[in-house]
Amino acid sequence: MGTAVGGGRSVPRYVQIADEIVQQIRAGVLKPGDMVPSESELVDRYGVAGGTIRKAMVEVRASGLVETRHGKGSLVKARPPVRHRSSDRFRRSHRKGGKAAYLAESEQAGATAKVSVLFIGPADAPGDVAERLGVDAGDKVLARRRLYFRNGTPVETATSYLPWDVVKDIPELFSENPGPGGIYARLEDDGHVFAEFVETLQARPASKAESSELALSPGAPVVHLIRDAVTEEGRVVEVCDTLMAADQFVFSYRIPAAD
Amino acid sequence: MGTAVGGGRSVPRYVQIADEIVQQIRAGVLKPGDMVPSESELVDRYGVAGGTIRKAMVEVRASGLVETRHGKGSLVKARPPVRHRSSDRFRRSHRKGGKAAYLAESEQAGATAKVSVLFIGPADAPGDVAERLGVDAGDKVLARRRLYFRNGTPVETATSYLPWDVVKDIPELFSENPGPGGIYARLEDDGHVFAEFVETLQARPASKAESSELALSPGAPVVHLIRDAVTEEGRVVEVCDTLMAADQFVFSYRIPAAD
DNA sequence: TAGTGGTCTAGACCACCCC
DNA sequence: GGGTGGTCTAGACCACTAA
Repeated sequence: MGTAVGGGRSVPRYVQIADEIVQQIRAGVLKPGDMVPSESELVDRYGVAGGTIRKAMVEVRASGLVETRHGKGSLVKARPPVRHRSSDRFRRSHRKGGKAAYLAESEQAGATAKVSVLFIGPADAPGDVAERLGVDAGDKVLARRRLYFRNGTPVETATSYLPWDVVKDIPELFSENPGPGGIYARLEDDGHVFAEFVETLQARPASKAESSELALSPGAPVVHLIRDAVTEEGRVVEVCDTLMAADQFVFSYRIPAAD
Repeated sequence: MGTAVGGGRSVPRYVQIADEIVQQIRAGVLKPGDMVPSESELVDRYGVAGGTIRKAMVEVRASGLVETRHGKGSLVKARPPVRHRSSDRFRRSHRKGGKAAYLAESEQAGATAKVSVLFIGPADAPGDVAERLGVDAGDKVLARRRLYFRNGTPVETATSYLPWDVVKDIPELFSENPGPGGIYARLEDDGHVFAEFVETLQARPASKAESSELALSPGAPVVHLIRDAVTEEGRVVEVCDTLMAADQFVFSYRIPAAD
């Protein structure tokens, strides 16, 4: 049983240890791809109890520099170049180039990107989505749900909702690959000219289900982004509901200095 | 010493307990303002060891529904109405109304707002800020650091950096209250007409220091926002570095559908 | 099968808060 | 002083992973 030295120090031992490990990573003593010493080895090295090392490793994980897997150990992550998600990516000139926004951005960053389509088909509009689309809750809409990978790991899930009367005559929207420029190009081909996009973001800790879908440590932050695509007639013809691993993205927006 | 029942259950006991407590809050059994039962009481109620309750409470805190203070206990938080931080708040017409952006938004939301100025004065430009301002790292700039409160709790720290040659002839910028419309109005009065603002956001877990400054549970997500204020001459005359409690804000941006 | 992380116990001491 | 949360111990058992 513990002789309990007590927690009297101003800065707790487990924080000190966590900081030391994080510093070793930042300083390059532990390089990406290296394994962090096992917990029992750290117990010996620091001369503390297992629980203390355990708490320290929780802190280290929270720094996002390390990935822990159960029977294996903790791996120093290759600092993934974050994807810069700029508001400029909706420019028509990017679409005319034939690429969807995500592909252009990924190539720019020199990363391997993959999209896996999880579902395309009719669905009942969820309440908040229906409100944004200006239809009744439960009305039939087209849902397009997909999972984005980056360098092999899932980083983002996205579901687009489109009113049925908008999509029913555009067969490409029911296809996994809607063609050059993506679904926005098809919508503009069909006469739905966009005036603006409105993005709403909120960051919060991932739920258990979300953290497993995005392969995150439980409680790691995610960004919930909802985008309304508004046409020149003022109609919202698409709502895109997106969940992203927060450590994988930087968002940037240009705001004109309007009167 | 423990007879160690072991952690064999598929869903750990501490998660079960945490979920139960969270459900009690969501269902209104525990109302805002109530105290969560003390840890020792929970130990008796659930018949588990203190450490298990402790881990459960860490989970509960991560939900953001509860605020724990050392010698007191855990208080069920009044679900604060989030502040909607819209990109429209930089419109000149809002400034002409005489109010700074944050005040207008807070009043709109019916919340009490307070700003505490922590520092105004010359400072050496940090590297990344210097780069954005187009000056050398370490050059003298004006720093304005402030802490924003909402209903009595700190929700945001912000530091503005302005090049010295821009501010040296605008005495109001050295004052705690720069007058109607805030510092942007003073800058435009002085001939620095804004063309656009560029905001860059990233969400991540709070560090220990940050979580104490913003009265957050350690590891709760924060949003790091950096804004460049760009004039019509293309010069960045202000960089504002902001750290926000993620659960207190929703961000929204309008993106014109440009060519 | 050996090693690793994950869960749990029972008990100690400390620091903070309020009466 | 009595209660509350925060840190720490020493040891047990379990689940996952890889040789």
